[in-house]
Amino acid sequence: MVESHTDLNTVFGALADPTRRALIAALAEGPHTVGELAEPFEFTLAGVSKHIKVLSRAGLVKQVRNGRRVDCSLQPEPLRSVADWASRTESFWASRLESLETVVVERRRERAASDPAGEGGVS
Amino acid sequence: MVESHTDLNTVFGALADPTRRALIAALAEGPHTVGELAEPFEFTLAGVSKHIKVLSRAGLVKQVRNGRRVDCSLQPEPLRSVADWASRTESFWASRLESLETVVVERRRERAASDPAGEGGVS
DNA sequence: TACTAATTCAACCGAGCGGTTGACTTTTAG
DNA sequence: CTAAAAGTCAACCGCTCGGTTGAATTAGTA
Repeated sequence: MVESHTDLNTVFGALADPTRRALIAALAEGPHTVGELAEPFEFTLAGVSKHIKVLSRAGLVKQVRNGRRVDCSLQPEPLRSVADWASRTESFWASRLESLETVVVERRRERAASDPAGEGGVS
Repeated sequence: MVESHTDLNTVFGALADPTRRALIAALAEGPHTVGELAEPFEFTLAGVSKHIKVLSRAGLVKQVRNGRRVDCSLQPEPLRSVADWASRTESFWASRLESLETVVVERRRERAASDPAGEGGVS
């Protein structure tokens, strides 16, 4: 658990970028240096370095200097926080039917709304 | 599953904002109108409306017009995509020890790196 | 010692974001 | 019919983001 809300902001933010998710995916296979991580991309090294810094700040990556290079390794806890938040939210939603009635009423309201207009969805 | 990568971008992006996560939390209890959702915040209605639009675009919320108001309801699929991605990535990472050796070597490299310098973490 | 490799830093750029305001549309109420 | 309610839209503001370039730092190497 632990999930301070401030962290969730930066973790979700960090994961909102495809390059950064790709870096995470690469690191899921094991540690890599910044240079190794940068190779697959056409970005500059500095660019990738900045991405890694974002991941570090979000606690998703640990960077430890090793000679003139820096080894990066995945830190899985924030991933668990994200998965937890999402699935807790989803299962809370799923249990919103304290009574079966709830869902029936929701459905009815929905239909009542979209029927006269002729369709679902908002302008 | 289904998770088109493009979607993950917008979903993670949508969830990176605390106001938007709060809206999701509110909607997890059941449908609400835009006005109802806006009440708890000190933002303008237009501001909240924009947030909801972001959630809609990410597929997290369905808006259906009902008279002069708009009913918003949570759509749980993207939450599952997020939870799936995070936990799949994490468990792939957890299985990176094809051999026990792997982890031992990783640890050794880490220690070798941080020992002479005197600590872990990068400048 | 001087040179090169690996990485970060600082400054900069254009684009997008979060938020406000004010006009506008549509629906309900008097 | 007129007026108010509920939302959205468009324009705008300041700030952060993703990315580049070029200089600076740090560590191996000849």
